[in-house]
Amino acid sequence: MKKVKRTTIYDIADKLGITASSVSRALNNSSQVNEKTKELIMKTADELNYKRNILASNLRKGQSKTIGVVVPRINQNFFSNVIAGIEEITYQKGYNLIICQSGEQHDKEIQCVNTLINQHVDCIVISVSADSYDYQHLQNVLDHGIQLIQFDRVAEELETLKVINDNVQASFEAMSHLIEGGYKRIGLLEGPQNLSIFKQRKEGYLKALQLYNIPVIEELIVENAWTKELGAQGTRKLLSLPHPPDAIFASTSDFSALGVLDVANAMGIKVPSELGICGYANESFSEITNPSITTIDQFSVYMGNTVANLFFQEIGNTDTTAKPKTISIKPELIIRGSTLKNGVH
Amino acid sequence: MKKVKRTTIYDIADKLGITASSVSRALNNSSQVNEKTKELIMKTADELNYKRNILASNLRKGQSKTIGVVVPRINQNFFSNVIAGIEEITYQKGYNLIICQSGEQHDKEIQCVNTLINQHVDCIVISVSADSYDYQHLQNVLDHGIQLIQFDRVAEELETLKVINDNVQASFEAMSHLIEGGYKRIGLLEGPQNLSIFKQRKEGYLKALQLYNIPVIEELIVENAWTKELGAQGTRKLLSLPHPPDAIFASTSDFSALGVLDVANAMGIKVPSELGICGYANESFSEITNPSITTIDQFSVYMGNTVANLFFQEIGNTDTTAKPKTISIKPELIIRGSTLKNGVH
DNA sequence: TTTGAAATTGCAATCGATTGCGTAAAATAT
DNA sequence: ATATTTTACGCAATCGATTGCAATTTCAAA
Repeated sequence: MKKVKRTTIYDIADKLGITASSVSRALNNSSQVNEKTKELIMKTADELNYKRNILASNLRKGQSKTIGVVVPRINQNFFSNVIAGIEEITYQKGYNLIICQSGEQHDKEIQCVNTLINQHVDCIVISVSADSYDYQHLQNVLDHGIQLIQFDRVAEELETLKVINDNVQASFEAMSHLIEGGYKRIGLLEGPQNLSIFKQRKEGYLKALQLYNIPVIEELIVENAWTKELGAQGTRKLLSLPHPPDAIFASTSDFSALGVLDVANAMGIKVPSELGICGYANESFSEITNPSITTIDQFSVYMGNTVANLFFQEIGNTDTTAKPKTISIKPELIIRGSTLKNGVH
Repeated sequence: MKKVKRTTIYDIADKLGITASSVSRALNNSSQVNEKTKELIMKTADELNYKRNILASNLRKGQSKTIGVVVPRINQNFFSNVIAGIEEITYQKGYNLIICQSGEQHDKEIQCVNTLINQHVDCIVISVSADSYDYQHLQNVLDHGIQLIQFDRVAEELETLKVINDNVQASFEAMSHLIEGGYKRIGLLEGPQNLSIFKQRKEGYLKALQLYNIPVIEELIVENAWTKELGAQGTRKLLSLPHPPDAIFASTSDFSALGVLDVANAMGIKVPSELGICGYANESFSEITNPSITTIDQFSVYMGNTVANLFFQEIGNTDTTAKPKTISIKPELIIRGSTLKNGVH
């Protein structure tokens, strides 16, 4: 790679026998510079293949026009969709995105956040990792005067902008659908309860049981079943109970639901007639399993859009007394074959 | 958002009654500064919650420690995996990733590339969009002395670093598998031939036919069938031929293969006994269809790792006479139910 | 105690773009 | 033709960190 000296505004200025100030102003389309010289400068800039050095510009202006995003994994459907949604909006506004993955590890999450603070990003967007136990690093972001937006998996105690799904409601609707469909004994595969989203989904589960006057049976609730394997494992446990459930709500993910389906198939248990299954997240595969899996769509790309729009909205907001907003997106229950006990739709 | 004055090396220097030079050196762990003062500086930096301003640092050093990535879509399995793979490596080295999506549009791709040049990124990693017709913008990257690495979908005529899959070989193996499994009349769903990857996959198809002395039948080859819908459409056409194929190689993607499967199911054609199906890309769903779909794994995360490692390897390379490297990753055929005509494995 | 080398620290320029302030030139008014 | 207002441009400081070179201090050897 040959080292190339890149052209600066000084090069342009020298060539035209003027000052860098004028060049800068011209390039920023300031009204302070004569139209004719402006054209001349533009033309020369083009000829010399000039590209503004954003580092210098941003240093001077004290901004970075950059947004940092921290997610557990980039290559997880939900997150890559949210990122795509953020990028759509930020790109138009000339903002850049720096992406980091925490790998679900608290330590790496802290590192990522610190890196982004170092970068002087204008905003940090984060969905916290599963094993996060404290939020000092997020407080730190605020202390640096950097905008912080949490989405989906949020630390509720922190007063920041938030974009979330209404997990309680979605979970409640899924359960109502199961109950009204004729399922009477519904098991729950739940996720790590330190994450509020999983707590809320459990809340919806309990709320539905209560409303329909169904007793809560502790042994039907399996903790920490949020991968395909753990879902399968939990299902085996549930189905070998003396009095097994006739439906399982895999509240953690469709992957978990897939584990349920696998085990049911392996044990010769018919879905949906003998066992109903409901997942969460509307992963692309949930549509093509056999039977297809009832699940909950989170509008992930839209969620990303919302996050970005929220940032741009707040950017001009100087009202320091305003309470940080929380935007809640209502997820949608997608009813499919795996919960149609009586074949109806 | 309150405006916070961030602490700089001058604040630290003032507090300790020394110069910013020493502070800078201490923070960079230079041997030029006394151990005791170094400790003192570190401590004070910590107390004042100092975070280095990377903008200033990079401006001075003439680098950005940033890599730009341009892909058609972030939220597409293959690409998000590659990005995850790149991030894994770059993160460790203290490099940041700026992500852009071209949305498969040539114009937006050009915009993205220019944005990244403006950002003075140290390297641009790109997989070109499907409707790219010329590569002036990529040449432009090289002219700016910025390292350019192409992956997967590459413009072959450009002399840059490349990381690709051996598509010909993979395609050839898939075809060999089909032929040896007893399929005799194999259709091809092909992608846009302006992308070399699709050209290569067709090449592998033709090579296999030739080797096994099977005539090439033009009507069995369907152009531009690279989504689920287009795949389904192509399949309908193929299966309604007077003499339809007994296997279809959806060389574009598993999505396309899924379209094939759907149509076959709808028409009551049994897979794999009456119709063999082979996809491409090993999407997660290909494992859970019924039957599961034989496909080709591209080792996408590993591909990302390779791209990043290649960059760091080249970074120190001052040999200007060296030809740009091309690294080819051998994909793997994953044999599943959809091609097991005789039930064997 | 003197001398010289080594270890520390300071000075000042630099990276490239932006911007407040001042001044010369041009345009308008008197 | 002179006074006054605009317009256009230059000067120089600034953003924060880095670094070559000079200056000072420290310490050991003579």
